[in-house]
Amino acid sequence: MRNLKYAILGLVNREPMTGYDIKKAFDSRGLTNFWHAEHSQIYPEMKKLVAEGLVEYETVIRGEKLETKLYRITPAGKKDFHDWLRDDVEIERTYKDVFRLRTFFNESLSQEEYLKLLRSQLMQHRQKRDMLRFYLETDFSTLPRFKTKQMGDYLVLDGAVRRETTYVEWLEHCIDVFENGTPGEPVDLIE
Amino acid sequence: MRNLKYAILGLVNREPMTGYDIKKAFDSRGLTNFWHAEHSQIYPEMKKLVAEGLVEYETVIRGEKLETKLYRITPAGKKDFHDWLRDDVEIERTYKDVFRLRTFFNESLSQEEYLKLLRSQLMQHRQKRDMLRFYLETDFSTLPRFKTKQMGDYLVLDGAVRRETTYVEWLEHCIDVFENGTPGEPVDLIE
DNA sequence: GGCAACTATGTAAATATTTACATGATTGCT
DNA sequence: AGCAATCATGTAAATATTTACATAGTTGCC
Repeated sequence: MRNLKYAILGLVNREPMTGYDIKKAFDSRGLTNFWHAEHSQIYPEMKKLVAEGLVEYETVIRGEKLETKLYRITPAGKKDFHDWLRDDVEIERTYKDVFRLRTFFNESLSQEEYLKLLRSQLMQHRQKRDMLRFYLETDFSTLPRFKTKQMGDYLVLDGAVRRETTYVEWLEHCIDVFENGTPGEPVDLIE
Repeated sequence: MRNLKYAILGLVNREPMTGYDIKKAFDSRGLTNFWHAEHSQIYPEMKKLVAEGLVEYETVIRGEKLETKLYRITPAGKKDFHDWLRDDVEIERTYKDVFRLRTFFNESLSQEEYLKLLRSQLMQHRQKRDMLRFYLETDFSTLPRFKTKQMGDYLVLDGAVRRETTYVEWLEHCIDVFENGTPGEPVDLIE
């Protein structure tokens, strides 16, 4: 799949970066919502990309003697990245989610135990949703222009807000079902 | 993490199953939306679970001589699974999504090229949403009872419908932005 | 009886990801 | 000057996942 490869190429295509910068990008507000990698995966991948001729680097000294590698995409890298980006692909059959897996098996818990989990998840997802909304409102009070990286940042952040909002609504629905039964549908609350 | 372990334990906890049955469960309408594994991952994991004393099996002959292994959860397996299920956990920081990654980098495509990708994704996600909605309506016209596996099936299917519905809305928003700019926000359409 | 689709189980190899081990420089603060 | 937080880069080992290789029986249909 080489998704990490293209995530990195895309970043380095935006501007020259060190491995550390790439790691920070994967930890950042925007990107971390839909992609992530540890530095132990990044540094070996950088070596691979250099070997493949898709990026090159110059060693830059920071301060007195700290050597850092500033990676830059090559024309071959640009082409490879662009081909990947333009490729029309099938949607993913599975978006893995451990909490949904737990929910699938909730029958093995008492209602109270499962409600406790639901409420904890709800609290966390609400917090995340609010945080993402705040980012969206502060950073993108006006719509960014096309052909800028801000446009990509905006669209995925907007998507993250929608995703979290819906996750919260789903959790609220689960809690509602377990607390009250669904409106209009009388539910047998006794086992 | 051992998520596969617990996914399998959860399934075998519902009822005794063969490795093939487990594979089919991971391919099924409900589960495949939020978890999946290939048989090459399942069979070795079954061996491991047997070695750990969490499941046991009896060999069942199907037809004349086809040997199948029917796995059954042990009391130790039930305990391990139940402990995992009850555990309160942090929400995932990243829900990986390759199309969102592409969107993050859309600046490197022309508007037409990216719109083509958006429309293709939209078509596929609409189709999936409609399919999931159909399953939900046909299988769960009335709310299932608590403490049944149907309740888990219902909740995750409902969650999948919500997730796809929101994905469709997000794609429509992206298309809207690229075709018309956001309502009320005049957008510079010339690069 | 032949054939296709499906049932059934495994291993091997490659790739992807996480967690732990390991080291050292820089910056800003007190 | 000392300290903490951050910058910076790497490897090792374990775990997770995908793709390919490999084999064989069963069921239903024509």
